[in-house]
Amino acid sequence: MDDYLKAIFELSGPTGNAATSNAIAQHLGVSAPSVTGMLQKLSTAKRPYIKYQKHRGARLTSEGRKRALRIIRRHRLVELFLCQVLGYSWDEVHPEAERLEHFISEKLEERIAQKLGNPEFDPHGDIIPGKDGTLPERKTMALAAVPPGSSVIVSSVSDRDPEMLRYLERIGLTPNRLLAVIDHGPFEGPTIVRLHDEADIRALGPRLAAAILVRMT
Amino acid sequence: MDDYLKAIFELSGPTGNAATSNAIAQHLGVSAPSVTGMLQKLSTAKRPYIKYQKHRGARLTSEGRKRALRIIRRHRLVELFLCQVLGYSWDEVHPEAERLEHFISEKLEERIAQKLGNPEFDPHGDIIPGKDGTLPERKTMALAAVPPGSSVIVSSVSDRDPEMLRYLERIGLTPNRLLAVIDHGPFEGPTIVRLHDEADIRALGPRLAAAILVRMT
DNA sequence: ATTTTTATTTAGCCTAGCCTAAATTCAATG
DNA sequence: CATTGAATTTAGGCTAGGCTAAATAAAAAT
Repeated sequence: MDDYLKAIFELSGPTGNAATSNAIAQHLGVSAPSVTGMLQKLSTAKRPYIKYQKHRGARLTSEGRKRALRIIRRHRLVELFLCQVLGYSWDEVHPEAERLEHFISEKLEERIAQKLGNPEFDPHGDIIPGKDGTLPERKTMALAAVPPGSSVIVSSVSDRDPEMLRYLERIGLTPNRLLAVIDHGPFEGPTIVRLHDEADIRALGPRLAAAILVRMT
Repeated sequence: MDDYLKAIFELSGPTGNAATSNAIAQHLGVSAPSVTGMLQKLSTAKRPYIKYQKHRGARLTSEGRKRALRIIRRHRLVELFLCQVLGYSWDEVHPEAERLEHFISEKLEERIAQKLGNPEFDPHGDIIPGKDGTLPERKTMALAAVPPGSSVIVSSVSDRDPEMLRYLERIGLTPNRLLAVIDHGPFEGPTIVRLHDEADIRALGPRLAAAILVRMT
């Protein structure tokens, strides 16, 4: 159930769009009927976590948003904890956090945050929501959408593909890195960038350029 | 399911008795029919974890024992980790570990053990089983069963009752503590002990005296 | 405006575990 | 040895969440 709330949150984007059944199904790797069933359940509780209209997708209520952010907070705290305290690398932490996020008590969440010094960002550059369910906004955009000629800073990278993460680390494309966008090739062509302080330019495939979020300098 | 294996292990004692349905039900806080159902399932798998005869209780197969020890290892590692790394006190760790033990990956287990320096004992003095499913034996007995006049060392204390743990800590009755057993009162009367290095004697109720395991000096 | 395609929902079924009530078997006592 | 009582098992049902196959609604294309 928490997975559904998280998925809806992630699919809704900053504007709070409705998340469609299919999108949720794909995001979670379950069948579409499973999604419909869960959306119906989530929306018909006494204090419903989502608002749902047939064929029109689901959006979180403020209850639901709070709960989703709680889980996301735990996920990101666990990721950082695994890196900083237990020597995990940033490509190993996602599946572990994905499991553990559901079983972290409030007390444990608190102790982990404290041990880490109430951190703001997880290893992939994502903001860790606050205990109170707040999530500071940053205006970011996908690297793929940046106009050529811009200079940008890497905000965060998707944590879901370990191989991608290993590649990004190898080429030094990590959060807070400065980057000049030179061009985008046509037909889903590569995005051409130059890392600050490096002479060479690099061509990044469209899946990479979509998974990297940046902000203007 | 893992909870059942653990329960059977804990109820079987060092001699590997059969654990009865009722005992398991009580240990786990579930109904007796739930236990029967699970025992039937566990015993009829391809590689069964237990051997089960109707009305005669269940004993672990070597598969089952290995699996139980694996969970117990994780439980105890987590308990120690929470104490040493996250500042938990020994009376807080049990419920947390009880939940988390089921979701610790092999990798995480390994990293935790490493971080702790491959420890031998958990915060309550229990031996942490090895990665390979071995559990060194110690000949211990309940404090309640020690002949008066003996000197003993506290081996371990039950981790299940937080209030009891706080009391024990307050009176200094912790693992490795030396203790002289003076007498046992009749009719479930108190066990009278004197802590080494202390002048006063102490009377311990029967629940306490049963929850404390000791070894001869 | 109708047809076709795609997205979504309904219907019906499955597994894991849990429950209560009723039946049965073991054990202990008269 | 028969009977009572305790322990255990069977029967039947519940919830959470998952699935496939079939039906329907929305969107796209003729």
